[in-house]
Amino acid sequence: MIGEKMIAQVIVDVAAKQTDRIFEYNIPTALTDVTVGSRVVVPFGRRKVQGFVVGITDKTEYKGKLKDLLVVVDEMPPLTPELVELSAILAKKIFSYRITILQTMLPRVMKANYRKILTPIDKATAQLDLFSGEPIDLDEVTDLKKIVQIKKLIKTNKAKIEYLVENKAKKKEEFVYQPNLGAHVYPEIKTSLRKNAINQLALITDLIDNIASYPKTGKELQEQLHLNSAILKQAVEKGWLKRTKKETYRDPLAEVDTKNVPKDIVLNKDQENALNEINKAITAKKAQPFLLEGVTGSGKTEVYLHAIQKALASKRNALMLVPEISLTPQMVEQVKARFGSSVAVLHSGLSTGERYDEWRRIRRGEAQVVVGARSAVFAPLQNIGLIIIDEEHESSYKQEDNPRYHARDVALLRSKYHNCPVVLGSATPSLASRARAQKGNYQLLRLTQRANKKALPEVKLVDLKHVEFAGGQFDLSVELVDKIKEKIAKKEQVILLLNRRGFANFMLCRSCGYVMQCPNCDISLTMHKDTGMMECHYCGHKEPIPRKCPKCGETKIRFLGTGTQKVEEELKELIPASKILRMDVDTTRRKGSYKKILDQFGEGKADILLGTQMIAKGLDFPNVTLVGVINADTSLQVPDYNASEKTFDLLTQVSGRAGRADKKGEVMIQTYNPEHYAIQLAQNQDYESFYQKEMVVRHQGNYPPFFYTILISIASKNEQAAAKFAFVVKRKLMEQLHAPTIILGPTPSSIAKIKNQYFYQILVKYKKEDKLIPILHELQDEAQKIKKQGLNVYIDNEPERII
DNA sequence: AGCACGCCGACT
DNA sequence: GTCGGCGTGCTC
Repeated sequence: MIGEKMIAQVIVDVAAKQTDRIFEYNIPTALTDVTVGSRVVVPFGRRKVQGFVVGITDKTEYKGKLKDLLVVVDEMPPLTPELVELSAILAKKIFSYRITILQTMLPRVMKANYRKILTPIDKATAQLDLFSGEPIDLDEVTDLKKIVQIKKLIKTNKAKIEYLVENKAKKKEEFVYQPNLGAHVYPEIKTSLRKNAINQLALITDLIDNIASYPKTGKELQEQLHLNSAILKQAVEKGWLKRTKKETYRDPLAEVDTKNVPKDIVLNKDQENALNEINKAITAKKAQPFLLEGVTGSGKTEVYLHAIQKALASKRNALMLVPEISLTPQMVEQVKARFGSSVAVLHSGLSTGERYDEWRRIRRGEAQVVVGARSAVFAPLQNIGLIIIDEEHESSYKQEDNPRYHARDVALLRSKYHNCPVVLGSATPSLASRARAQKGNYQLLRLTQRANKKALPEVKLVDLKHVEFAGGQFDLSVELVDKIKEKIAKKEQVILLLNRRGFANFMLCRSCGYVMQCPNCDISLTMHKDTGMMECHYCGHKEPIPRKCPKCGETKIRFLGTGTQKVEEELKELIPASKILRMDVDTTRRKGSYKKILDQFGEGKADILLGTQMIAKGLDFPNVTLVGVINADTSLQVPDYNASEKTFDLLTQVSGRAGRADKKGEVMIQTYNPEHYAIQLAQNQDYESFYQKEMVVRHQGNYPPFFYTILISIASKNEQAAAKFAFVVKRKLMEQLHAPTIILGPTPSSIAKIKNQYFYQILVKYKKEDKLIPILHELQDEAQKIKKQGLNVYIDNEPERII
């Protein structure tokens, strides 16, 4: 190829329908390291933008004159050819721009910063007060007079705009020192030193005695020899030491304690069988999806860890996804204890710097095992031999905003590329996955016994329609309160679930019936007693708690709909001696507070852990013998087709928190719907019956997994405009799609207004519809045009939530 | 998405 | 006459 003109195909960093395609550039001969996956800077119109090379070619269809690539940003291309290819496949599937997907594959710091700088052309201009010696950042100029002046300068050709592309990513570097002279020279230096040069003496002595331990970092030298940086600087100047820069990594696992984790656990028969099947697929390099269905406590994690071991033993790497919420130190410790420094962790708790460093370790092949939340599915791991998705039913694997990808789908695509198995694990698999296992698309593996041989906890339903309440409120039954007291007396611990934060759900005036609403959203304001505010959980609007009705002025106002804060207060009154930890979004907002609360509970510093659904998953506290669900109905009342599934999952998962060690566990579920099948079957932890029953319901309702779904949302501040355009879209769909396809809506979404925008939705349910994808891409085209009129269109392929 | 070009109404 | 409002079209 030498001597031939090479051309780079680039996806530019301009997220728009019109620019969502390849632009071609000449590769100047000076740039030798341009390959597929390179991050580059290119001229684009008048500007410079970042872009990614997705192809290299030697011929072009382009009629104009190609421009040259300007810069290759990184020494190593950040994207692998696999990820470049994956971005193209995904873009078509999820109605997202390719550049948006490429950017989500990379750490946030790799997104470019753009600046416009005004620079004077002649000396006289440079002397103007405006510049005061410095170039001007045009994005920061707000003074109108200055803007006028600047425009004039540009027009008269006295100043010009320079477009800059900045790289935010900063590598952490430290200084490394090594001997600069032969070993025999240092004793000579030692004798020539003045007696009071204690620090220099210490350094030279160390160089004589421990020369083999060099090179040392500045930090090490300073700590070991109690030196300061001035001494090191001198030593370099005198030629004793040579100083170089070395890149280091910020290590998020530095504090993780790995001592107390058991390393070798004997698998039971079920686990052994499952592992064998997975291992076979690893060895055979087969892109086989497995559904690992196992009751809570059946030891799925052990199977994962053994399978990872197998992958590593076969000289291949492993990727393990867990829901953000269960990416607890407990979990990380387990993995780290097995695989040590070959583990990299990616999750939202890391600082951007830590995240970047972990990511680079993976990219360079320095990590063999990656554990992370949703976005870790894009980890630049090569030679993957195994992908694990724990708690595969979790809806957090679906990203709720653009790009709306599902980590499970991405994992399946990657497994095909790498020819490796995917293990989807859950106690309550998603109906979609379970159905695929039924059809034989996935291989079903079952763990039927709890690893510790303990019986599942006994679950009791408390029918709130016929029950005596404690303490004059209508939240806690006497039965539940008595049980809590009994456990506390035995020095055992209790977990209480209430899937609603705040103090009270809404404020009602008994005099005029007024309910206090959010001015921006179509939803009632939640009362937060601790902050003294009425808060909107959708847009964050806050206002003080009223003392009288804002409408009629009467003081007969009531706060209804119990949240975690209120239950906390009631419990303190009913069981004054109890110590309660509350865990919800409000108490875990600060970094590290999540871990802090769990640590306190684990150390037995509290009797009751009261929280929203974030306490339902994955927690493992041996002393917890009672789990109470204060209201099982909250998640049933959601108007989503999968409300039953979510309820069943939540109840089953939270029940699994009870009795994880030697002590027997008990669960009490309070509900107004004790006859509902999701609740009944959760009582028996009977996933199989739930699956059968729910499949019938879904079949009757023409819902997934029998139909594919696409949700089109149209939002605008102008309600009529949103509704009108929604009907236009519907008409278009009706004209072009054929009979078995079902088009529902448009209807206002169940919360019709969020952040001052009205939402109208159309749900398309289809089995086979070739035209749909092109039609939706057309719609996306149109969406961009009408965006200026304040109309937003969102397309969600396989939505998890239909609000 | 930006940015420029161009066309039209409203001002020094 | 010029300024600046926004609609339209292009970026290798």
